[in-house]
Amino acid sequence: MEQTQDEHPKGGVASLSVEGVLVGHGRVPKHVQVREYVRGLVREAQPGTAAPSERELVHQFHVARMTVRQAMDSLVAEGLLERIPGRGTFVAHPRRTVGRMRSFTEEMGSRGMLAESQTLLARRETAGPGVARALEMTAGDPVIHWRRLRRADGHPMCVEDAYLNEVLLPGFLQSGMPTSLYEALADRGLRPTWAEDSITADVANADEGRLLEIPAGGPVMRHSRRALAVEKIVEVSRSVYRGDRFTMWVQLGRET
Amino acid sequence: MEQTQDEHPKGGVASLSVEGVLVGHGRVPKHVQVREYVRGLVREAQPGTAAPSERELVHQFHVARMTVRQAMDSLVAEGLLERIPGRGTFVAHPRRTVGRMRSFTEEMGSRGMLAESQTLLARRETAGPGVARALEMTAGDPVIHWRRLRRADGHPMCVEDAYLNEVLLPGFLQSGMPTSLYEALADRGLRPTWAEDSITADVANADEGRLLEIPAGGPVMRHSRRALAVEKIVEVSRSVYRGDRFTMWVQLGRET
DNA sequence: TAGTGGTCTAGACCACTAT
DNA sequence: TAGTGGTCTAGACCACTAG
Repeated sequence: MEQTQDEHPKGGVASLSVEGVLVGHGRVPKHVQVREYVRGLVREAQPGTAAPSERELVHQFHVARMTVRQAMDSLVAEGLLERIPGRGTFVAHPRRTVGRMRSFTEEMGSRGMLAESQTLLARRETAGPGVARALEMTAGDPVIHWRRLRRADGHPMCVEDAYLNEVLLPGFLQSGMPTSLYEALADRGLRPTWAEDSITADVANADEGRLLEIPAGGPVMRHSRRALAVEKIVEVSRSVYRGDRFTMWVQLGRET
Repeated sequence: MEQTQDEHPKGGVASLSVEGVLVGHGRVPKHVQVREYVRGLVREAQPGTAAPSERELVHQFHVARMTVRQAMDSLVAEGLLERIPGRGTFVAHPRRTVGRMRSFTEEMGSRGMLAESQTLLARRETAGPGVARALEMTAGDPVIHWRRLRRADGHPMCVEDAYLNEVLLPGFLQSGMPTSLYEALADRGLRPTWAEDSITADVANADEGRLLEIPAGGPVMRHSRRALAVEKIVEVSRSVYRGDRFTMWVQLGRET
C-alpha cells in the first residue's frame, strides 16, 4: 500500500483522542497516543489485570500492529506491563525498585511518621571551599544556606544544613521558605532526579546534642547529599541524624 | 510478499553467524543475532564511536529494517547505544549508575585499598528468630555463620557476621572457606543480584572495640544486608564499621 | 543532496495457552 | 480451535544533519 500517513481508508482525518480515535495531523506520534491511552487505562489497575490485547488496539485505533507493539514495548520496558506469550498482556506486579531517592518528608512518610521542619537559619552566604567544590561553584560565590531541625512525630530526628546554588534560584529567599525544598525546586524546573549520598558514623557535638536532645558524645549518623537536576547540581546538604532513632535503608542492584 | 520465513530471495538458507550471515534454521531470533553482533562490535569501543547504521545492518544481514530496529532498541534500552536523529547511532557515554551493589572487597578496591579478611568463626548453627526471618527460613533451621574481621590496607575496618541458608549451600563449610563469598556463591549459581541494606549509627561494645582497635563506646556504623540471588535470599549479614574510618557511598535515582 | 533515525503500513507464520 | 504474544517482511514518508 502506498504510504499516505495519517489518512485511513475509513475515517480520514480524525479529531480528538477519545476512545481510540487518534489526532489526525497532530505531531504526537501514534504509538505515543496509544501508549498514553493504555497507561491511562492501567494506571490504577491491580497487578495481574489484563490490558487490551494488541489486535484489539489495532482495531480500536486503526493502526498497524507494529505501532501498537511499539507502544506496548515502552510500557513493558518501564515495568508497567508484562507480556505472557499465548495469554496476553497484564499489569505488572511491582518489581524491586533500586535505590530510590527520597526527601526527608517522603522518607518519614513511608515509615508512617509525620515529618515536621523548623527553620533555624535561612540566609545568603558566600560559599566556603568545601561547599563550593560540592556545588561545582567557586569559593566566594553566593549560596543559600538553609538550616532546619527536622522532626518525626514530634521527636527530633536530624539537623540539616542545605546549601543551594543561588544563581540557579534567584529570589528564592525572598519568596519565603517553602514547606518542601524538593517541590520548590520542581516548581522552578529543577526537580532533583539523582543524588550521591555518603553516610558515616560519628558522635554529636554539644550544639547537635542540644538540638537533637541527646547527650553530647552520643552516636549520630552524618549524611551528606549532592542532588542533581538534569546535570546541574542544585543542592548540597549535610545532616546529622540521631543514631538511636534513625536507620537508613538502601536498595541496591548489581549489574549482570 | 508471501511469508516464507528464513528463506530469502537471494541467499536461501544461511549457515553460521559470521560477519552478518545469520543462522538459517536456528531458534535464535534474528533480532537477537543482530543485537549480539552489534554488542560484540561495540563492546570495547570508546563512547561516541559510531555503530553501524540501521540500513547498513539491513544489507549485511538481509533482514528487514524493523528487525534491525528491534535489535538496536534493546541495546539503546540497556544504555549501550544512543541514537541521534539525523546523525546515527553511537556508543553511549556512561550514564550515572544507580545504587550498585558491591562486596567489601570491591568496595575497598574502588577506593584504592587492599581488602583482607580474617575468619574469626565459621560453623553450622541453628537460626535464631531474627536471622530466620531475614533469611525467610524457620527458626531452628540450619544456617552457616561466618564471622570475619575485615581490614583495608592492614587496618581493621569492620567485623562482619554473615549468615547463609545452608539448604542452598550443601557442603559449603566442608569445602573450605572461600576468599570471596560472592564469587563462591556465583560458582554455585547463586550470584547475588540485589540487596537491601540498612545503616545505623551506634557505639562499639567492648568486643567490637577490641577487634576494631577503637575504644568501647566509640562511634560505629552498623550495616545490615539481605542479599538475593534470583528471588532467593542467600545471605544475611550484619557488619560493624569503624565510624572514624568508613564512609558509605550511595547513588540514588528518582523516578520520573 | 545523500544519509540517518523516527514513524508507519498491511500483511505473514510461529509457538503457546485456554476452551 | 480461537486467541495471544513473538518474530519478520518490504517497502514508505518524514525531519533532521552534514558535506
